[in-house]
Amino acid sequence: MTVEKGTPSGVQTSLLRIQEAAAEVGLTPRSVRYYEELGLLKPAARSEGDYRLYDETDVERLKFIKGLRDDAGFSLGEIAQLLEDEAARERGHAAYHATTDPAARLQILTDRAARYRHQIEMLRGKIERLQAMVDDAEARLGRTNGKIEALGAETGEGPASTTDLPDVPSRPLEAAR
Amino acid sequence: MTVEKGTPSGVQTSLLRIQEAAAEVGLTPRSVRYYEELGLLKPAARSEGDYRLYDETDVERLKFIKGLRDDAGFSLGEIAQLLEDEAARERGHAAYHATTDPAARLQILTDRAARYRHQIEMLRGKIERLQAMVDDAEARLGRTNGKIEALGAETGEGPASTTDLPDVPSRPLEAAR
DNA sequence: AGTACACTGACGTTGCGTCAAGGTAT
DNA sequence: CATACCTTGACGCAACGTCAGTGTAC
Repeated sequence: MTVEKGTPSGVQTSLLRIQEAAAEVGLTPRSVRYYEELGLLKPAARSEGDYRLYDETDVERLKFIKGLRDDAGFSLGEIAQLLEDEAARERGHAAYHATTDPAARLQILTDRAARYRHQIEMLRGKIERLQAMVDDAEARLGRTNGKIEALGAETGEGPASTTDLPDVPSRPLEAAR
Repeated sequence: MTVEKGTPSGVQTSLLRIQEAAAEVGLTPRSVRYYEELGLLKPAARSEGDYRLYDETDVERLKFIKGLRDDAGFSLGEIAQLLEDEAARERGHAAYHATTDPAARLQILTDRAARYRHQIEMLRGKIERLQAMVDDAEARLGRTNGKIEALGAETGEGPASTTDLPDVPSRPLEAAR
């Protein structure tokens, strides 16, 4: 849902101070400042007295961040990566239509592709970490089953199944590269 | 589900080392050691080489802790309180049946009541904190609505509802003491 | 005798909470 | 001029992750 920035149409964008914006999303002002510190968002404006002022798109962005954090369980560092990619994608989108020079367009497209690869890397990284945990557990299970069998062979005979789980499945199919 | 300790019946309680026990619950060894550091659980035994050895009741306890942490959102400190209370309750239960002295039984019962009050305090504390956040939000909403109305009175007339939410409800009924 | 796992410190990191000392809006 | 909010540091804390150096089990 590509968050568009700016208020091109004459919508009355009432600006919120930090506590109001934070409360609307279910965060604290401290968290919102921290997100800014990490580069996750910048307020749409600052008041004369340097108060942070947030518009509706900022609030949407905060909701998006909270969703990634709470629902998807991403770390703020990972969210920063995703948002950078998103921002770059939007800038690229605008730049693409601002020119008709094929070389410039190609450059934009290759950058875009690079970002896609980057996102894929991130996601695959997560998958790998999870898979590593699975592998770990399977390895322990295998060794444990080995011990159980050894113990069973010692103490008597009887082909009781060691667990109610299916045997350790074959390795996941080689991932396409 | 009162977790009973010990293995009175001759069940073959296979002891698990820390990584095995942790994996079974979906935790890391580091977390399990940290929980021990905080006094949340002690392994059923130590091996000759001082390896921590966990039995089935330990694993249940770890699952219980993880549930309180992930599902209920309690802090580890709060969980420690609840587990202490639980442990005391079990000891009290045993002690109660170990005697028929009415004075001793009364003591046990009053202790139990004290712990119940303690738990109620904890839960009410949580409720209060949450209610305080709600109140805060309502206060901000009220002030904001005030500004909106003031702004509306200035710039023209039209009784447009300020929000789609019902008016700030009356204070929650006085809590029974 | 190698390898995988365990132990005890100890320091590092994340995601904030909280306080201090001051400025601002009404 | 009071008070409720804002600002920028700065320190603190919870819940671990991650070494280092060493011992243990098979």
